[in-house]
Amino acid sequence: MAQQDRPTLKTIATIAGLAVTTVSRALAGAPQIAPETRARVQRIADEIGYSPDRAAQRLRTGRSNVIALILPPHEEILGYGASMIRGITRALRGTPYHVVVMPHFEDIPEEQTLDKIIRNRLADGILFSCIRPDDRRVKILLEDKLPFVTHGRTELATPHPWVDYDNFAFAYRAVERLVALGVRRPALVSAPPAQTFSQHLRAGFFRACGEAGVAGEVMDGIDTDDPPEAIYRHIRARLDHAGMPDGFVCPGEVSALAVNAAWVDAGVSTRHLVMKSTSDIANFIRPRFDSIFEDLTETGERMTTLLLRYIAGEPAEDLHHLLAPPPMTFPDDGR
Amino acid sequence: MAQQDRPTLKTIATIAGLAVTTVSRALAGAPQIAPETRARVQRIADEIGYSPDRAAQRLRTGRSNVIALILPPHEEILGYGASMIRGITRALRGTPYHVVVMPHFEDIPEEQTLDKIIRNRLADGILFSCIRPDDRRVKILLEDKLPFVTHGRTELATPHPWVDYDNFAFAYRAVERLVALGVRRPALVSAPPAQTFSQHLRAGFFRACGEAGVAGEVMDGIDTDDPPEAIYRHIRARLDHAGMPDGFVCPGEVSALAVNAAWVDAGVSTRHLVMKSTSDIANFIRPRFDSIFEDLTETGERMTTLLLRYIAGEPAEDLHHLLAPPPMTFPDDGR
DNA sequence: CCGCGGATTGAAAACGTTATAAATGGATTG
DNA sequence: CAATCCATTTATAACGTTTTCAATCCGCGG
Repeated sequence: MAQQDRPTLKTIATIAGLAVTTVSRALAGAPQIAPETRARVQRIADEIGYSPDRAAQRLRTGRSNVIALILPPHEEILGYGASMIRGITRALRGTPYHVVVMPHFEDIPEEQTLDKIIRNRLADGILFSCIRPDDRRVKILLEDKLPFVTHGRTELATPHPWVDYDNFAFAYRAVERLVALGVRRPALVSAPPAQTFSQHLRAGFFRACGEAGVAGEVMDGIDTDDPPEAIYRHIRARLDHAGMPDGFVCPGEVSALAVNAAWVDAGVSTRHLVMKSTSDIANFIRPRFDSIFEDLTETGERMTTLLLRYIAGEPAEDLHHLLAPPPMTFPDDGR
Repeated sequence: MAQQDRPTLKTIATIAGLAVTTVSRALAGAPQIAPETRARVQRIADEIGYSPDRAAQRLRTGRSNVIALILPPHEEILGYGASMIRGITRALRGTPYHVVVMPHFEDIPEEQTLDKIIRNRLADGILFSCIRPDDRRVKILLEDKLPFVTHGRTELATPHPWVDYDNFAFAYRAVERLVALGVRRPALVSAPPAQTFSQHLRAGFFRACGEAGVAGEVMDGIDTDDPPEAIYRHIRARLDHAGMPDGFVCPGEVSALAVNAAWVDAGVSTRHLVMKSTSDIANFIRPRFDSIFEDLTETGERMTTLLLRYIAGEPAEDLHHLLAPPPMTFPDDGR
């Protein structure tokens, strides 16, 4: 019943006594249509609640009005998917675009997921993360001229749109803070080494260590992609050895919790830690630790805005954004 | 370039020397096609990498092959969106369905979001949560005969497909455990009272309290939809008054962290708490607390399976599933 | 009075698919 | 042998748009 009476261009055309073509043009705001006609058509359309059929538009124009978000197979960052989606949809409000989410399954090569999207033109643009310096997916998309924005940077010569968090600054300031608290042997919980931002973290970490004249250590062997259980065990074991770190830089709340648990269970009493936080749970971890926020919703929103501009034809050179870490949140703040 | 050579039915028809209709039928597995022809067509299709155009199919058949997931405006449950999506896409593998995510924005009435989906036939089925006993959205969808599955139960007479977690059992067992630990004044952090599952929590909570002969208390005035900050303050204030609770039941990790922070900051030393956990961070909170797991990925997967069966025509009466809480995880487990 | 240009509108085709109805051909039957 | 039937294939028409090209109307200058 709701089926038949769905208004189409023909419905409007009949009511207005015009041709379908004219109605289509009027609604598209074509210049050749008499202003008065345009207004009348628009009024009728609003009245009967017309909205264009996506399938027909897509079939005719080849544009799908769909943005694909490719999610990493496991969620190492707390609320990553949800925050990004919130940002994306916020940027997409008022546009005809929809978001479809396609997680990258571990058992099929990542190129295959992309191939499907490209070959079947499932989306007008793609957003994805976990970027590597020499990312194959980026190369593929550049070749196939399918618009995309990455969350993270590559080291490729061809420019492409990206949004990234300044992880160098994060790690640098985290170490600065730790040193100020008296830490002499800071340690960094590693991010997945294959990903570009992991290098940024290390660079910032070691730069600050060097400048402060302290010996920094990266917890190799585990990274934030590993289950918290593994991180916990690795750190717990490390704490039993000589020269144990007396301060930690954690790229996420989960690793921070794991480090703290290891500390508690090892009976270490004075502990200093700076974590990156992506939700508001950081303030409720006890003991309190310092944290620097990364706004993933804003990330998603910016990525989407850039993507729309890229789709609209702006050159890739101008389309990137490095998000600066906000001031650190100290435990002694407020409350 | 990848544009022109995209194979269509016509491509196959030309190669095979058949009519487009025949090819379409052959691929659809119609019985009237000669088995040999069917095989040949299939082979050609595979060879040239044919896959049907979604837009054309959708235009012709009216089916969109899209499942819409409506996300609540804020994420009170850790990783809710991401877990659900993982489950949904897992169930959708191998089917032609895509997931589009449409968050429910707070500034527009929830019916409007649904209306858009219904009127424009944006999806063949809908998944949504935050269900109320007398949920208007459910009524609308029942009326419009658009297939859907809810995450949570209503109290409506007309049956509809749903998946839910047994929150009664969760709260009941949580109190049981607390009492066994010596708690005499258990408190429940409230879930949003308007939602059905909040009643289930309360019922389970008070049933167990009654049977154990202890006086339970519900933290009214705040609920898990409130920012953790608010929960913290409320509990913190409560702890300064007489007859303070000596044990808490928390419907999520976030509220558990808030309660613990309040305890720590109030200088309370013996603390007992049972939380519902939806991620693996529960094990890394210190001090360790008991937790009962809710598998949101499985929830998403089951909801999707039910939805597909509903779309396929199975009666709503048979399509629901109550997920039983797994055994409790005790702090002294393993490690 | 005719033709012309500008301003509007319209007819027809196409996008790739599926549903309906009809055609083809060979074998079976009266 | 003509009529009938079954098995298989095909032509055609939609679905709702947008685009290309043509038509119409009008006033105006030649």
